Amino acid sequence: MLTERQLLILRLIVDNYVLSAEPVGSRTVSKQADLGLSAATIRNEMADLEEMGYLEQPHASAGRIPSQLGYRFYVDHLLLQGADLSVQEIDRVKSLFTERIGEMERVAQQTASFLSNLTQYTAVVLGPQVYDTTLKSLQLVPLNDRTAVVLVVTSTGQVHNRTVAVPEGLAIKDFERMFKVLDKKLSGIPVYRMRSRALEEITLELARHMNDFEEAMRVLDQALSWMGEDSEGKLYVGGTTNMLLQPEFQNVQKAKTVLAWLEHHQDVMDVLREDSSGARLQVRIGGENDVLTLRDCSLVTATYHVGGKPIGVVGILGPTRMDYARVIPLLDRISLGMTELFTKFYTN
Amino acid sequence: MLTERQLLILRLIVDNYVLSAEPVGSRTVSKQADLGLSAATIRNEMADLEEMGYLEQPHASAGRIPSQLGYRFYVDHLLLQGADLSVQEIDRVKSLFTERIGEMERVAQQTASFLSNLTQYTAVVLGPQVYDTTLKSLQLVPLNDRTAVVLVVTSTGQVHNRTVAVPEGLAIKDFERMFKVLDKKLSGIPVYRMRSRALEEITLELARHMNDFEEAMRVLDQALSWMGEDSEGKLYVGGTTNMLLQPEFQNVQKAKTVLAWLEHHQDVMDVLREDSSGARLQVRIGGENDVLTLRDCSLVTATYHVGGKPIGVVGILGPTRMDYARVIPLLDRISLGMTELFTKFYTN
DNA sequence: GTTAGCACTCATGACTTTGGAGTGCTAACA
DNA sequence: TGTTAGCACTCCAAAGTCATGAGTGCTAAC
Repeated sequence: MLTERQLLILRLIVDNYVLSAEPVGSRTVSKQADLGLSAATIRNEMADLEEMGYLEQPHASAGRIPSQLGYRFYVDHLLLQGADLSVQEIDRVKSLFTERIGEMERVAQQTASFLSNLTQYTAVVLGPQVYDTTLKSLQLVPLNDRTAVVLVVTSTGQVHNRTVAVPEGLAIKDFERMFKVLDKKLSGIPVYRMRSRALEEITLELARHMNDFEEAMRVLDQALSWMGEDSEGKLYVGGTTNMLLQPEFQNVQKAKTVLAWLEHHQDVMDVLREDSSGARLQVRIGGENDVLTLRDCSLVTATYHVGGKPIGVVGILGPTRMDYARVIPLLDRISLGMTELFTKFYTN
Repeated sequence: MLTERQLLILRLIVDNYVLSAEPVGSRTVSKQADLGLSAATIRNEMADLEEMGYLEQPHASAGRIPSQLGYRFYVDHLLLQGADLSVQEIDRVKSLFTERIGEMERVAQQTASFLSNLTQYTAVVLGPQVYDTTLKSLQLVPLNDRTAVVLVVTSTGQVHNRTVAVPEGLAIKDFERMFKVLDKKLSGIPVYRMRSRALEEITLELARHMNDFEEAMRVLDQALSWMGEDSEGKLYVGGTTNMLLQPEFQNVQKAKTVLAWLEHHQDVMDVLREDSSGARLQVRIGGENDVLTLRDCSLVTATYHVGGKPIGVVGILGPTRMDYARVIPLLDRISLGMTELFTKFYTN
């Protein structure tokens, strides 16, 4: 168990190191601590804290830096009391969500930009992914004799579209009729069942009315093939290059690893969806990340919800030496704002 | 005027430097040149080439590297003869475009990825932007009592959507009716006139039939406010981090400048649209770029067309020491492929 | 329990040395 | 007149040396 004094010292060291990125020496702590203690005393305490695993030394004659365990302790026990944003920041967060609703895409992208600007870290937003989505509208809009756009609108307002070429020898009129029928028949069914149901319906209803039935099936199938692709949600990244601001990423090789990882959206989304604890807010520090690439990073994420179900994630990626005291309450508020916005939006 | 021998030497130096990123010495050239010349002779020629401005020396006792003028000469005069891709590469390019057409978005994104993979540089694709686009379909799909999706389909198959909240005290049914009327009235008009025409029509036709007319106008205007935004085309970037592979960007500060620039899509698009020469293929070497950020970069771009009009740009961004001999024919073929694809697509 | 004092450690930056790659010039050669 | 061998010279880069200072751990005194 740590004494009150040790808690204070640990907190000071983390705070200082987060700010300066330089190992913190006993003198520095001694000067800042309110309790009038000499550097020597602090040194003793620091040695103890190191022994307990909360601190480490880059080399023998340097100051101390927080270990992974140290950050963990800081986040779990030293942050609770009264960490929150400034009034000004709270206002900015609020104004982010009071603007008119546009495309959902835009909200996610704007949030990512906002977060990265405010924090100087990299922000990731996993776009809203709604499971019990149903079909609102399925249409074919012909462009000319050979091509047409297939439109799918879901109950959550997401729009998917795909351009298809109508095969030779198949009248686009027939095709259009087919979609009209499908639209009526399928309206209201869950999106994930759409593809199979569509094929069923066609087989039942339309087979005899159309020649070139096989071809039509193929095109329809292709038009709906996006299902399960980005219906899983999309990723929005903001401030990628902020990573390069951090002194720990001044080494190009190191920076490249992380930046390249961020380019692989699928991998990033997988990580964001990982949910070890089930908590709304998650902090993954350094090696706590499963992905090797993130060994030197910390990832703070918060889920946002609709009707109690998590539908997306918003997160901040930065060096292990991250300003948790700012990032955590920020993400907390942002995710609440997103929850509010999307709830207003998706539920009637 | 350059002698045959000088041409050969210049070419060799560029080729070598492009490959190795190290200043090329006289010995290296002497060994590679077919003409059995000693290093001393080469040295004389190199001194002449330097005097003429085609080469420069990083410092007194180093080899030579091509100057900006040197690259320019190389691109303009030494590249013409028979530079082309390998059969294998040509096949890969072809297969890129023979796949089924999906969303246009996907084509652009895939092309960017493909190019960056193949070249190890950064690829940019300015998505198809069609000027004489007309309106195919304008619809309102209600999601519930308060929200709805506005859908716009253009003659080129682009789909724009925007979710709007229907203001209190306004029946969504009325709104729906309004869009039905608009769809009929506006179908076929150029997209850029849509917004104003829509407002006109409403004023004429619907004003008396609806209460809360003002409110409806406001929402409609907001729903169509994307016009002129991404109707200008979108930017797709591939292989951003490839920039970090280049030895000239091992300095994080330098790398950050370029990477951050790439994050500002609007700026990038502006540069891509700049068209000094009017040629289909453009090579901008180092300082030839107007943007200061690109002082140490070269940008090779090619436009793709539909019906003779340029509708988009595909480009490669890399260090000045770029493998022009590969990049130029590659972009040439790619842009032809895009032209073909989109022509097949947009014209009947 | 706290602190002053001191010897010790080690990264960092300035300076020097050394090796080697590459040049320019000169003189000899075809 | 063009080409080449030879040589002195330049200058970067890597390795080595050294002084500095920040910070520590330990001990002994308060």
